[in-house]
Amino acid sequence: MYRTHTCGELRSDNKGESVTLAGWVQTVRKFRAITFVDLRDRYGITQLLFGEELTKELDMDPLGREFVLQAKGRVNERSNKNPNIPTGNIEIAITEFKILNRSATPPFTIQDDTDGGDDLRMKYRYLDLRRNAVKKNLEIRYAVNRAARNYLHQNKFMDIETPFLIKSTPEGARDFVVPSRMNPGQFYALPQSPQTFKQLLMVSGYDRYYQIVKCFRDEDLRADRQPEFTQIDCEMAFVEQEDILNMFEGMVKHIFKEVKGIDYAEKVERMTWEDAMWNYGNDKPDTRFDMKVLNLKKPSTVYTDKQDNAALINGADFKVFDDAETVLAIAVPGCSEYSRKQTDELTEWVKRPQIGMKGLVFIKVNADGTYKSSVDKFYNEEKLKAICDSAGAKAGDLVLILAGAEERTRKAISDLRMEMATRIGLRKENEYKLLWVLDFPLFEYDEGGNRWVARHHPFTSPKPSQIETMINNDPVIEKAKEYLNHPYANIKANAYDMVLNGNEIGGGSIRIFQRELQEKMFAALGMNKEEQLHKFGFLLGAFEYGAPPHGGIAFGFDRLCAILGGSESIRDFIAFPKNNAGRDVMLDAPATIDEKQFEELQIKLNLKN
RNA sequence: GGAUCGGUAGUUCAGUUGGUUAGAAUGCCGCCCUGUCACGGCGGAGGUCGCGGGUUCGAGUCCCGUCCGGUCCGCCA
Repeated sequence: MYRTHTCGELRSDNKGESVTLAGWVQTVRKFRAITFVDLRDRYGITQLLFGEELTKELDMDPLGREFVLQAKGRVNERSNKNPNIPTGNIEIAITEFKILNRSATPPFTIQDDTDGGDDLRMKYRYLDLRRNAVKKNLEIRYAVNRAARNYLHQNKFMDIETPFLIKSTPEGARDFVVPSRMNPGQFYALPQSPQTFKQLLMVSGYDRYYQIVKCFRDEDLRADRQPEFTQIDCEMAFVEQEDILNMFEGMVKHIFKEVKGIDYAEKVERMTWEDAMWNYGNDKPDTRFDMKVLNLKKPSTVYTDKQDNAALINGADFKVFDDAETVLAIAVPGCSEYSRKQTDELTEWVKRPQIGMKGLVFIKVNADGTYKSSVDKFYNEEKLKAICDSAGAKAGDLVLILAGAEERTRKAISDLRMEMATRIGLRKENEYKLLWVLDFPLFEYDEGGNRWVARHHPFTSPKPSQIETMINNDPVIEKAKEYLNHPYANIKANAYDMVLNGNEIGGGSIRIFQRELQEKMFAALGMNKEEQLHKFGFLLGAFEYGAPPHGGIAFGFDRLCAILGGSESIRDFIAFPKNNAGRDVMLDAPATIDEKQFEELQIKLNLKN
């Protein structure tokens, strides 16, 4: 038997017991006649005491960091207790020990605040995973996994595995492909999600399905995007949107309770996509704080149900606003004291290529009720007051205004809102605010490809009241620029996203379940009958045999774990992640394959450069 | 595909206007230490300044190219 206890469990109650521990050497503190060794395993750290005889033995053959040690001894109450660790009241007086394995000196320290850089940590990920900080993240991941499974199991969901080797259907993201040896010249694709399989399971009568499953997308990466990632993938039959929202709001609340001990009692707020864009410039707003956008001006083609406040800025002969498609403002609390240097710095911030604005207009609402702005030449105090009042600014606030093209400016004001909120501490780490965003547009127009694309995916159903609009209108657009006037631009989907603190953590829809409507959808996306049958014949066929109404949702598991763990990056919540270039630097993958493998696959490389 | 920041000791970093022998911390090695727990004290070793080219009397520092890494835009139904 290698051990009787773990390194995290012995307490004063165990005093006098004879125990054997095994683990890794965290630190050695050696004196002439005694030696302290901190022994570490997954469960904690226990101090070992080596007396004079054994210390002499260690002088002959010293222990190094990360040696694997087995040590037998008696549990003693310490004379000097360490209140910082759970086992700090005891130590093991060692009587015999054995080095089970030696270790080279690790390239970085195995500590919470390691001296290792990201690159090195990834190369030696097996050492990095020994660190408490990373271990905690994986424990959170497992806790979220357990909580989700328990909730779904209690609600009669059934975990059914779906295949990884499937067919490429190049809609949306780029597929990872796998060559087939037995079918030369043919390729499998790895699933971007189990979407069509879970719909087929609904047709088969497995009316509540879930899977915590790997998905694959061959697109460029970010701190929160990996080429292989995990989804909590769910689907239900005989449901409406309301049923899905309630069921999965319940799941996320259950996860909050189990993982964070948080009772999220209130009903999750709901907002239409249009309201989210209008009030926050973003379809995944962080609603932990207010700071809503004031729409001073917008083009007539978008948000046709909304009224802008153009009267507030018109007639001043200010070219920047007059020439802009869109003018948007936010009121930042408590920033009216910003210096020239600070407003200049903010202006530079919005002019960076990532934001891409030409400039920034500001109005300071001074504490004494006066106004000072960068556009005093064009707007008198009365007009400035009217703008600031409409933006909801109070004395001491700073109103920031951006002007430019609709889409870019809306994104920019959203970025600015988030940036300012971060700067003034409104994005509190331990506050969690959920939000449902509803009624997304069914289509988006791809100006480059001159065609409609599905905003969510091509299996999403339109709002029932708009099915007629879809059936009765031809998708073809004469002039690409006029797509906003096309009836399709205003069709809303039975789709929903769950947003947590400004992050999209899940999204789904009520699906199309009638063949006719699904064919119409494919056609709207520019797919002719032949293509439809080639790519999705199996699904259209299944819809012929009694497909029930159904819908579902998928949660980004890695991202949810990262947010609950208080991190922006999902990498430390994945045991073996890829770097920015999609490489596993530990394996040094991807890599070339043997000539023999190329021959078997009958594949020849044709590399450019 | 594009923008931007970085690459100097095993590691994390500093390095002024281009100027003597490139520094600190930590790790590593040696000696000392019986109550440490980020142990402490003394000493030591450790460098192709990512790589290639250029400017210069002289380059870690300036210029060009290239490779690697971080972040972002495009992309991610």
